[in-house]
Amino acid sequence: MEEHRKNNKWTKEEEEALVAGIAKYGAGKWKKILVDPEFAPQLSGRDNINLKDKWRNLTKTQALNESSPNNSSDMSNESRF
Amino acid sequence: MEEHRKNNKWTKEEEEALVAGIAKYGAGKWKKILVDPEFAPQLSGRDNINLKDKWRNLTKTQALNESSPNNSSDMSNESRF
DNA sequence: CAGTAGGGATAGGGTTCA
DNA sequence: TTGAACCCTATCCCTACT
Repeated sequence: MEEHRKNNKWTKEEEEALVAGIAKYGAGKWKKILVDPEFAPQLSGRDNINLKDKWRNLTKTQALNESSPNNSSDMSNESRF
Repeated sequence: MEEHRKNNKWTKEEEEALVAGIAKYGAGKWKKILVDPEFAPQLSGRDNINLKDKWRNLTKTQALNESSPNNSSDMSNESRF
């Protein structure tokens, strides 16, 4: 059987552990964050490459939101059809 | 000028090249199929995303009428330099 | 060899059109 | 409404560089 190796979505807990780890060691110190007993439990299913990729995603997404002067882009719409 | 590049329907030749490519490399190896000189000519107007989307549509439709045993695709790829 | 940065590729959800 | 084709992007893979 083919197991799903992809589509391993990040949980809120994992993301918060990553952010906390970056606050402690700085972005780029992925291995240090990963082995720190303060964050290791939450990030047990991730490796340093995963941390790097997730942080790239977070900063890219936030950069778009921050630089957008128009905040009227409200996606909380339920209009489906 | 109405250059509608959308709804570029798949021809029988393209679809057969895709299926043959999957038989050779396995589903998910879209780029490898695309650059293989055996299939590249038939798929010159497509990219790897197109291949992935077409295969999804094909399997999704056929899943409703699935009654054939799947083939044994062995992909134990452990290439490391 | 271990770790990181960046580009490339894939999977799945969403959107559009006939 | 449904299905085929296309778009968006989070996640994963590959490789050069240090």
